Amino acid sequence: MRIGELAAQSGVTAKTIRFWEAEGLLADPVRTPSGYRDYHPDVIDRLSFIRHAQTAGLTLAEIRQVLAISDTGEPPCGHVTDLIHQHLTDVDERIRELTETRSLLDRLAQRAADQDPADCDGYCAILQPPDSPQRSDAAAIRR
Amino acid sequence: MRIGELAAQSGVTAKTIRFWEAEGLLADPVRTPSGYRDYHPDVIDRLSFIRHAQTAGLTLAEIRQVLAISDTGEPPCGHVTDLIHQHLTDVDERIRELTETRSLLDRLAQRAADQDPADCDGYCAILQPPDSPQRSDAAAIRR
DNA sequence: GTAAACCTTCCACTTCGATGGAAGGTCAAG
DNA sequence: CTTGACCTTCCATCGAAGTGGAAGGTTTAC
Repeated sequence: MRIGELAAQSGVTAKTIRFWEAEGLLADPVRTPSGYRDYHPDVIDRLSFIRHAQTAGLTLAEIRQVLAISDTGEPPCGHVTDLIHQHLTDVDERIRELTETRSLLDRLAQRAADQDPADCDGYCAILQPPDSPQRSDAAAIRR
Repeated sequence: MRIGELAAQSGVTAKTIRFWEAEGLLADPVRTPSGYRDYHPDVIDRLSFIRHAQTAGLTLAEIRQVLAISDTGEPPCGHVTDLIHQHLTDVDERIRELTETRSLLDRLAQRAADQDPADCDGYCAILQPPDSPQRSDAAAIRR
């Protein structure tokens, strides 16, 4: 399978596949006699994994880490478990933040919906919610 | 309140505050006679809102949109509602993706945990899960 | 046997969201 | 009245994750 087909099958552009290869997320593939990359269909799963991990908020560097350790196939996989648990924690944290912001947006929408035009005194009441969110987390957002 | 204190209070660096101002997310603040920015404490809430919206996956451009419309204080706020609903949909989508990836990571962790060393035949079994995830979504991940 | 489609490498550029640092002005303490 | 912390603007740079395009080789289809 050449890169164009892999791209078509996976939904990841050929450019990006080469980029990920250069970044060490994909092993150098076999080449055809003429130098074309020749992929095993399993690579599709790997690309899919990378995309999934990305939507989890992992950087390519982190994903490379997971993949690299996983690729060694070292027996007890202790490292892997640690790493994955770390990333699980990260993802949970991101879901928590997202959910919080979702409810914030929801409250904004609510306020916008049942707002009497008269309530808009100069400043639309949307910005400073009466139940001003606690700010204790402000410094924690480092991403 | 000068920019340094605002930075300390909000957990957003002074550099970033100036940057956000330049990007149109914050109004030009009042200046002291000597030209120093002089902030009302309410700005802390605005900074906090921006951070929250960022973790929701909104770009600064989108956040600027929401804030700008909200700032006009236009009576029916129809635009605002539309926009916020759009962003709510986005956030829901992101939460969905994250949850999916969370469960993927979870399965990986599980597999790593109850894996017999012997099962690691060359390739750590972590990468190609037997229940290969359906790939129908591969093209949909555009972010 | 030639045109189109596809592949190669390499290098530059893009966008987003900041950060760093220079050069200089201001303010409060000792 | 000087030292140090803090502020100003402006401009360059960064890192992440690609994307574009040139220059050239290969394969396929007619």
